Amino acid sequence: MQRAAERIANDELKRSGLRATAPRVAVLAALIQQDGHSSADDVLCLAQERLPELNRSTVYRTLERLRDHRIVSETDLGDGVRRFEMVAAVPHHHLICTGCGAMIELSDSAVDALRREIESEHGFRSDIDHLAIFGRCPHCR
Amino acid sequence: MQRAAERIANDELKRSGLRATAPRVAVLAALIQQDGHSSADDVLCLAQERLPELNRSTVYRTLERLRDHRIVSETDLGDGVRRFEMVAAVPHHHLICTGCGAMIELSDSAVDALRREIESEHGFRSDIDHLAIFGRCPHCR
DNA sequence: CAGAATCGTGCGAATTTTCGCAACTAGCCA
DNA sequence: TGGCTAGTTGCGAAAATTCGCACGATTCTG
Repeated sequence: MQRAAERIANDELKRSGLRATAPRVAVLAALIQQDGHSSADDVLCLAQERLPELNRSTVYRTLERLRDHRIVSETDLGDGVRRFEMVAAVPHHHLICTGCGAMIELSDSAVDALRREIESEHGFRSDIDHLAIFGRCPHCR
Repeated sequence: MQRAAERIANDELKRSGLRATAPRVAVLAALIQQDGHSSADDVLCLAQERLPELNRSTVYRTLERLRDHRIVSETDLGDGVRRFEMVAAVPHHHLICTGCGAMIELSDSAVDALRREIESEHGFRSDIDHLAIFGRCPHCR
């Protein structure tokens, strides 16, 4: 399983023109294996099983790099910890209720209208991969 | 000038049903005076001129509280520091270019369509006061 | 292939943000 | 009044994140 994740990670890095160094493969493979909203610490722990000398700073730097290349998305879900995950084939977003904490999945189509409007209005190509929108769900109004 | 800011801060707090304690007034007044994207540290420094014993934790807690009550908005502009400011009468948003760092102002009308779609689709009332959208400006494509 | 320039990393320190706790306050109710 | 309760704060420590630096690796150039 780790092997498969590492191979995918390797391919993904090269496809984006990044050097597939051991730390990067380990970080991205961990992210693939965890397959959810991982914290930097989650990533560090898992990746260190493969690469014990891996440093925390490197994890942060790598995640930042991967984010810039849009391989992973970064989201603040409102607990004071940032979360990272692979950019999904079909992007999705979250509505987070500040009352009860419920998390509702939001499809990308609604967001896509905004994306297009920004493009035609400002010529700006926006990278909205994984939005976290806070507010109130129907029950907590 | 501080006096005016303090009075406004006081009113704003009471209007939202929050206790208008000295630390809160100082924090909010500082935010009003700085009138831009202030970091927590900016706020602390200015507020301490009036209330020297004010603690850093209190600033963070107060900003969080004010955010929850939608008196201030919190935005991550991409330098690793969060920024806070009063929620404007007319909300606005920013397009931030990851190439050159340019910041383009985005009116709320585009975002409002998304807000309405989310409301009708999910019955979710979203608090999108001050979005920071990253991407590429026309020059940096 | 040598040398130069760039990139990536570990390390440790600095900075930013959160947390737990004990003391203090304000409001409430008997 | 007097005490109960919830809310707020300062303090210090912990946790999360960023930064500067020096070293080694990779790429580039001629």
